[in-house]
Amino acid sequence: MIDVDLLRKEPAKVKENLERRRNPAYLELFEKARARDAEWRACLGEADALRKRRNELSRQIADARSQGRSVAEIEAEAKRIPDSLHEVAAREASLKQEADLLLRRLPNLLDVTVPYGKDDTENVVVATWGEPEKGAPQLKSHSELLEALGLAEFDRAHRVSGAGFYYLKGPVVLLDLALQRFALDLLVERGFTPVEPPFMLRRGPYEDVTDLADFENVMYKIDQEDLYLIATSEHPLAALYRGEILDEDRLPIRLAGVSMNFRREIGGHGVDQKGIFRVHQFSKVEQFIFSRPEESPRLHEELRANAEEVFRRLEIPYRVVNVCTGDVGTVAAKKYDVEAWFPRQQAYREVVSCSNCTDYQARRLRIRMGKAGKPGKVVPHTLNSTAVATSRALAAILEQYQQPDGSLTVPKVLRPYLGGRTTISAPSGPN
RNA sequence: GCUGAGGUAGCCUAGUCCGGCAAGGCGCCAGCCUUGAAAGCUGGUGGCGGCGACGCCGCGGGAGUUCAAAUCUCCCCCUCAGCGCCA
Repeated sequence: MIDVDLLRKEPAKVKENLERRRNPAYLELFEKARARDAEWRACLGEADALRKRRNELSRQIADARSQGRSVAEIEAEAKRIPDSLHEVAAREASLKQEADLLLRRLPNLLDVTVPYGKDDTENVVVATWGEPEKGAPQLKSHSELLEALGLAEFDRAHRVSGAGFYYLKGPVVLLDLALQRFALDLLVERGFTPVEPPFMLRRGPYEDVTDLADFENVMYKIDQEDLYLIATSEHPLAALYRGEILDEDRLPIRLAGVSMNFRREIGGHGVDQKGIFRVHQFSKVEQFIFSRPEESPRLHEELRANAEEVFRRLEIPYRVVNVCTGDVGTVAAKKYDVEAWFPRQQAYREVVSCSNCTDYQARRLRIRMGKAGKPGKVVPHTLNSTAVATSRALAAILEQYQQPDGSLTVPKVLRPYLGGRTTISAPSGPN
């Protein structure tokens, strides 16, 4: 949620910024939000005037009573107030609610360094690393390789849970855990505190950390409970200090979330036919930071550098794109994607999403900065970035490290986590 | 799931029975005092609206009764403790 003060005092700036997102719906929303806010303030004035008169008369009645004077006349006027106040107050409350809802639906203001563009085809490459291999169409797809090596059961998973689910088996499970541990160790070394968060959140907190459309398209709802399965540990990590005042001397707070993530993926691209690239559940190590506002651009680069380091150490070629104005999500002010090279597909595909949410998420969560005993008004910034999503990283590894004989070489940096194992090949016996 | 106790400002607490401007402490800020500091003393310390004087709101949430609700009535939510169940 953006600061309502900006809407009132610098509407031209806000409008100009919203225009960059290239979605006319936002401009409509902006006008409506402004108008409703003005109506609300006018109505609030009316209600306050009535309340003021009521309070005056109430006090007069109390005073008169205590002095034994008659209250009949004052009471006659006082009795007329509740009816009109009731009507005005109801209108005021409903205008307030409408104005709030409109304000909450407005996206974050974009950072000036976000490139102007209409959709993901106009994202700007800002870095590349490694040598993408050209001409490797003879490779197996990651799902074919998983099945050939006896490392996954897709058909059986689809039968019992539906499309978008999988069984992983054997050494690839250890490889998955190795990836998580490798990423986590790297982050701990860099000052992050590992956190295993709740995998479910209540609706209230959840509405504060993401936009409403996600409830329709992304999150799984638990039947009979006010609980949603998390789509990413970013969400419970952001909600960790909901309604609290953060000691500004302790910022930045660096957290490394470790969780399974659940996504319905309704609409959009849906789930992939087979494999683990786009699925309903996956493990992820997530970076999350609460920061002072002035530090967030620097920390955004730090998150990006950490994510790049993960893929550099895995020796997977990648590039980084600065996501353009038409493609940045609602909550982020700026976003980088890291895209790994998939040699069989001959394409870069998204493996990391790294966002600076500025004060948008924290304001919704009613988080402020300050010192003990001295709450401030400043809203801290929140940032998040994938360190490694194992589904995507495994898919990249399965293509990148595939050998001509059909075996899979284990990335060097993961070998210590697998007892020094260097290769995964097809099992000789039945499994 | 059952029973009980709770939810009041950044934090801790009183007020609730019996309706009448939310009291006190801690912390924090400022001033006085002091060579400096501490202590002490004085004042301030939430949200919203208003250019402002100022006003309104705020006691978990909502509805009701009333001129007037932290306080009375009804509904709901949450937390903690004990018990039950459980990897």
